[in-house]
Amino acid sequence: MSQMLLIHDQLREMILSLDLGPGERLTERWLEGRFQSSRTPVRAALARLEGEGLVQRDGRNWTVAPIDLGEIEALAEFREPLEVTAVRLACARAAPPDLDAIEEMLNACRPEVPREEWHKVGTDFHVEIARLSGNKFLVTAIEAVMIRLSRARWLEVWTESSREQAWSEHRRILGYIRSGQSEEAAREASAHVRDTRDRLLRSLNADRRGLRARGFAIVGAR
Amino acid sequence: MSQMLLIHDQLREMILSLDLGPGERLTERWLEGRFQSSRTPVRAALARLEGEGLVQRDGRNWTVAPIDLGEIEALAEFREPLEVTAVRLACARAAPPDLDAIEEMLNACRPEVPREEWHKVGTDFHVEIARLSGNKFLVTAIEAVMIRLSRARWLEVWTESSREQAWSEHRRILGYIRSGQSEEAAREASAHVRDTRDRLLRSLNADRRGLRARGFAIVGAR
DNA sequence: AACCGTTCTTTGGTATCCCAATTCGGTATT
DNA sequence: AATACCGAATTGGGATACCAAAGAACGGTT
Repeated sequence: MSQMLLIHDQLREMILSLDLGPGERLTERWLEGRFQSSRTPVRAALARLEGEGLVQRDGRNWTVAPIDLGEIEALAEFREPLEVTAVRLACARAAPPDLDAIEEMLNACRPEVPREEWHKVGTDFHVEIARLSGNKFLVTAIEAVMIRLSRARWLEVWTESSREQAWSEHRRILGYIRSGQSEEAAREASAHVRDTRDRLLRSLNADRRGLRARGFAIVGAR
Repeated sequence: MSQMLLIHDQLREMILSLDLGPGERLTERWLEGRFQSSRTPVRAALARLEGEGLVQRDGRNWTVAPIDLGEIEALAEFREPLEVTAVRLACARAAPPDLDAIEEMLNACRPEVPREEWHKVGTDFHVEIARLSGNKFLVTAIEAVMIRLSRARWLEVWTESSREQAWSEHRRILGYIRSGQSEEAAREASAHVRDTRDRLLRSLNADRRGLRARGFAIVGAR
């Protein structure tokens, strides 16, 4: 695998795991030292991450993208029709074995499994549904959305009840797809997107002070 | 402006205007000569264009993305909910002066204006409506879709009647937004996306042989 | 002590160089 | 004549060198 992709993946992991704080300054030369490489692949990786919205230019400098509450609202607004469309198409095109695989994924999340696993499955569920739609643009767009939401979802305080609610929504969506009830599936997906938005914003607003104290740039209204 | 952006814009123009044929091979070293620069900004520009879907990797090589009929179908499927959402939000958020500006844009397209202008306005109409939605992700996504459709739209044979149909659909959408009839606007936007898809596919299929003869890679079913 | 200007450092942008891998020709062998 | 094999040339990936501009540090002036 090329260095560029290695650096891209590692740097993305560092950003998503908040190893690099939102708003933090990045210099190409620090990264070149950090990854024991030259600036060429570092630059290529930064260009990609910029496209994914995880890194941005601040004047001539690079910074880790801040967590933006306004962006989370906008993302939900953007995401809702995408999820609805994906779910509708999946109803028409998905085969039962595909649905079994996704259900298995959900079932693997028992209370004792680590948080990372829950986080990953919570992302993959939506991407895999999109994949069943058979439309690559839906897949790419939903992947992009989930990446942009990833840090907020990571910071979210998962109570037993919120966790339970998210998973039961996932299961309901899957159930409706399985029985081909596309309108019900669409309504449920739509509600799930809004619920998720509300949970994220509530949680981030509650912790805002503490997160700022950790040096994280949290911007946006409300 | 940085060289990278200059190269990016020029190369994009060359691709969209079919100056570089779909499927054509690109080498970094040819581009470096063509733009009198070094490979560094050429590479950055290629990376961007890859993200926009205008250039792709073919093994280790770069090629101009072929025109893919399957992709045009998938784009329409993806685009429809986006346009519908943009139009609905625009109904709620747009101010009359904004709508006047867009209408003026449409009016500027009289039969005698050059084809380039029609092409540009046909793109900008959708982007500007998206802008009125106030959601930057919708704007970006619709821009991306229009860029990917651009060459197909350029190759389309614009008959007087098809041109007239597209513009009257645009005007109807705008009219419904102006009067706040969001459901009618949404239905109209939805129909417009499907009409456009059908026109593009019909036209490309009819010319397929001729386009292939010009050395253009046209791929995809039907 | 505050402010301005100069200088020196740091940074990203660009050019160039090197390398490994792949491709394409040509040649020799069957 | 077909094919297998070897080498030269080309290509993209990476490393390094150089530059100009932005910024910080410092010193001198008021």
